Amino acid sequence: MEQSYSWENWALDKEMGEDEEEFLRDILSKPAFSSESESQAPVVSCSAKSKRAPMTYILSFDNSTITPAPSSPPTLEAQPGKRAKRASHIMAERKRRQQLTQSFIALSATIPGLNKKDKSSMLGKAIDYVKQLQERVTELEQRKKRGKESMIILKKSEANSEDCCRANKMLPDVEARVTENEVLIEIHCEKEDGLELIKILDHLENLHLCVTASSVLPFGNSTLSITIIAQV
Amino acid sequence: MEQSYSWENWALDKEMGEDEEEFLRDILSKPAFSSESESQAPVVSCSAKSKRAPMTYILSFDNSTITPAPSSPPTLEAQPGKRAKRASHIMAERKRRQQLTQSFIALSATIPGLNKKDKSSMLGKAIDYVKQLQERVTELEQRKKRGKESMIILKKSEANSEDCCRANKMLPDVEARVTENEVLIEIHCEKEDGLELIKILDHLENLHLCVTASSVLPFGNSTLSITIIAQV
DNA sequence: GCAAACACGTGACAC
DNA sequence: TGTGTCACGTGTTTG
Repeated sequence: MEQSYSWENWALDKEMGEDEEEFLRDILSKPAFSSESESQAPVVSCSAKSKRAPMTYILSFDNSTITPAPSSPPTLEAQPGKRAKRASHIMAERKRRQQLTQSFIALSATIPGLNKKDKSSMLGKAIDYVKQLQERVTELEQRKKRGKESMIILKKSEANSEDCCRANKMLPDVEARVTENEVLIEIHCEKEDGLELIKILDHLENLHLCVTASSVLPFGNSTLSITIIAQV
Repeated sequence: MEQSYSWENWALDKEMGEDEEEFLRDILSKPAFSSESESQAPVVSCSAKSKRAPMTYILSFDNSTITPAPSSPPTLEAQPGKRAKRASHIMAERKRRQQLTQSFIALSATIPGLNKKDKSSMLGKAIDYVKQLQERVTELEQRKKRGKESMIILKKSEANSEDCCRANKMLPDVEARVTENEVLIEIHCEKEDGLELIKILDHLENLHLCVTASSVLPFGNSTLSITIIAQV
C-alpha cells in the first residue's frame, strides 16, 4: 500500500514521464536476478501500476539569481539515447550490487564462524580470522624454518631457488637443527632421486662442515631416510 | 557546472522545497566524515546553491483510474518530526556506509597482495587468500599430526596427555611418517631423558610394530637423534 | 565517450 | 517506538 504512492512519486523523479512506461519495460524486461523474490516483487507491482501512470508534469520556476541554462538543458536534450543510457546504467549498477552481495555470501561460506550479520561486522570478523590464521601459519612455518639455509643450498643444485613454498612439495623433504658448532640434517627423499649421499656430502664440504655421523635407512618401497650429523 | 543543475533538480525530488533549506542545514551541520574531501566538496557547494533555491513546484495530474489518496498523504502529513527523522536517517546511513568502506580498507591492509581495486574483486581475492591460507595451515598441521599417536604413547610415560600443543615444546620432539604397512619414527631428545631405546622398542612392540632398522646418532652435547623404521 | 566503480539519499523491513 | 541494515536508482568521477 505504501509502495504504491512511493513508486508513483519515483516515476515523476526526473524527465517528465511521457514515455516513462516503456522505459520501465526496458528495465524490467531483464530480471537479472531471480533470487530474493521479496525484493523483486515490488518492482513488478510497480510496472503493473505505472501502466496506468498518473501522467505527472513538473513545472519549475526559477525566481532566484540567474541560473536558467542549467535547469532547462537536461530536460530538453534528454530525448535521443538518454533513456537507453539510463536503463543500461541501472542494469549495470544492479549487476554490480548483486555480485558484490554474492561475494559477501561467498565470504560467509568460506569463513567458518560467519553465519549471518551485517556486512561491516562480517568484514571485521573476516579480518580477525585472517589475522589469526596467518599468525598461525607463520608460527607453524617457524618450526620448519630450522632447515631453511641448508634447504636453499640443496635447492640450488636441484632447481631454481624462487618460489620456495610451491617447489617444496616436489623437492625432497629436508629438515635441519643447528647448534653453536654442530648441525643435524634429516632428508626424506625418493631413491634414485639424483640425490645421492656423495652429492650431499660434497655440498656439506663446501660449507666447511665435517660429517661426524650418518645413517641411511630405507623406508617403504622407494624412500630413503637420511640423517647426518656434522661439525661446523 | 553539472553539479549545479543536478543538485537543484535533486532539491525538487520530493516534498516541495519550501523549508528544504533548513533541512539541508540540519544535515550539513554534521560533516560526519572529514576524510575524502572531494566527496564532501559538492555537498557544501550544494548548500551554497540551494540558499537561492529555484523554488520549484510539482503539479501532478492524474488522468488514470482513481489513485488520489496515495499521492496526497505524504506531502500533507510530512510536517511534524518527519524532517528530523529524515535527517537522522540520512546521517545513520552515511555513517553505516563510511564504516563499511573503512572496513574495506582495513581488509586491504591485512591482506598482503590487495592494493586497490573494486570491492567485489577485493572480496574475491580475500576469499582466495583465506582459502589458500587455511589449506596451508591444515597441511602444516597434518605434518605435526603424523607423530600424534606415538606422541601420545610417549607422553603417557612422561606427563599427562592434555594440551599437546603446549607440552610439545617441553617433551621430546617426535615425528612420524606412515605408509600402508610401514612407519618411520624420528625422535630428538636429551640424553638420559628417561627415554632409552629399549623403552621405545617396548612401546612399539605393544603396537605390534616390527622394527626393521634403527639408528641413534649423538647431536650436540646432550642430544640424541633416533630414527626407527618398523613394519605394522 | 563510454564503461565501471563509488557515494549519495530514500523507501522498506526487522528487531 | 525508534534504530539499524539493505537494495534501489541516480549523479559524478575515472581510466
